[in-house]
Amino acid sequence: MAPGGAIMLTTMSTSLHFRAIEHLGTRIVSGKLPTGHVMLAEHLEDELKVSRSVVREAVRVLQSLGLVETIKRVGIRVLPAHRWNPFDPMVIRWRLAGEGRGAQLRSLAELRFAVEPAAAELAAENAPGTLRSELVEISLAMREAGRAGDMATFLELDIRFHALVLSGSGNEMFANLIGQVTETLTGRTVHGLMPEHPKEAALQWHVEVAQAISDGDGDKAREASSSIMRETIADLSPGWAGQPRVFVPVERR
Amino acid sequence: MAPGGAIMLTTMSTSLHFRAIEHLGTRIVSGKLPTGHVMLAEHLEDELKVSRSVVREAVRVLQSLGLVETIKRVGIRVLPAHRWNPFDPMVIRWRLAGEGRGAQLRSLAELRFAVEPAAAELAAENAPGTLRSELVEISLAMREAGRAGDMATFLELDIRFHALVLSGSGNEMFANLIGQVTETLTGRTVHGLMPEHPKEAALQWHVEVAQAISDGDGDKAREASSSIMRETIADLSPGWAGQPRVFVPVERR
DNA sequence: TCACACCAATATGTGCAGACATCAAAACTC
DNA sequence: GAGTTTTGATGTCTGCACATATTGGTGTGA
Repeated sequence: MAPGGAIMLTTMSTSLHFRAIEHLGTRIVSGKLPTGHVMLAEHLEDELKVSRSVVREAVRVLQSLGLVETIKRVGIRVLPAHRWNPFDPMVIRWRLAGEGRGAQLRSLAELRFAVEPAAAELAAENAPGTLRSELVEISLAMREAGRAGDMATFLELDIRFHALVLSGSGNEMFANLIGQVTETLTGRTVHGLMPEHPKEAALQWHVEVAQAISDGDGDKAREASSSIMRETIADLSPGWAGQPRVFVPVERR
Repeated sequence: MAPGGAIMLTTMSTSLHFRAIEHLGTRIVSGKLPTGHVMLAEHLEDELKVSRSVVREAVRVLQSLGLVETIKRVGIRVLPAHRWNPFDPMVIRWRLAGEGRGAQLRSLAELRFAVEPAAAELAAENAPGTLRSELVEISLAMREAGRAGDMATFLELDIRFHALVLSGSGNEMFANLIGQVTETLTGRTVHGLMPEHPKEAALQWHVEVAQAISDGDGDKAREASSSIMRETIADLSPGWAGQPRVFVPVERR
């Protein structure tokens, strides 16, 4: 679905087409339908109790995500995981829901670690004025809420803080990661990975990032953001300890 | 399409469904069909001279990319650009082909600048042994080809070098950027943005990255990779000078 | 007269069923 | 073993019924 799968999910949940995508997508990503497995459209009609058009439209979407390919006279074949589009919101959601959860969280965290400092640097150079000042306000409010131990408010501000940094970069690919970052932050709190009070240093780094962006100091913004990321990774990494890494083949040209 | 749109493009170019996606996708991304523009499925049938099933399957795919939404009793509405999935290979390809080329190149370059050093660091920690040694070999061959001014060989090796670094990270999201990086590198050569001989320093940085990865020295690998990226950005940035930045709105929760 | 609530008409997407076209795997012929 | 035919699955087209949101009209009360 469009960036923001959760919203779509509610508005489209009545559509048979969408349900077919979910059904097949989750089963493929979870590994229940292994690589190379071949299905017949007719068989899917029976299984899902829907008509051919619904199955076909769903298969077409999955095809565009790289999850399956259709071959005449053969059927619908499940593609290997390295062919899936790892940036697609639906694929990410399905991986988070099943086996691949740990590996997916690690991938997202590493991506975020790479991107957020870069986004902070760009925001310092490009962000509109209103965004800069809101960022400073939020960072101060975060510090206050953090010290007070008001974790609900803290989470809300934290989410908005990181969203603003990503948005303020003026890079739409960075901004597109807002959803995943939001999920990470909420997940961390929901799963009880946050301490009673956030570390004072972390609070200070947020203020630093905001101030540096506000001052247009790209280097400082990047550095402070890196510090936050290091801390975040340290908090989260136990969640994916021991997950095997997958090395996608580099085909020779 | 699956990661690797170019391949799909050739294998599927006969399909009406695929042509419909391309037709609509390019026109939406290029701005010829502006945000909010409403189309009727029936009208698209006439325009493309195809049947409903083809149109519907195409619209479903575009919907999953966030390019359009379908509303009962209204039609098919074009969504604003900030709803498009900026990581989708098709969207990227369409943007590169039209108006948004400059902005798209900048986005990709910034993403690459953020990701490649991180990938190099991870590769130093995780890459399999064979990959490490191949990387060293390639970096040395690159230096040789570069000094000899054999730019064809250099480009080929350069592509494989960066692909191996991304793949060696063991992060499938990083690895998925191989296609875009390849396109950037080829484009830079094809469009005559490369000097007669690559700079000696750049050649040396590549060797350094490979050696550091081979030695498992993550910090050094990251630093050397950053140097390459700074150089690369400096070479390419004139290509998108003056492109306006788009700040995607952060919706309040 | 105006404002509002309600209801019916209607256009459009959604889903279904069946037909024929196309193409590649598999079986068959020589 | 090479070439040909058969076969079976996807690809495409079409007609139809249903669900639903917009639209406009209708009625009621202020």
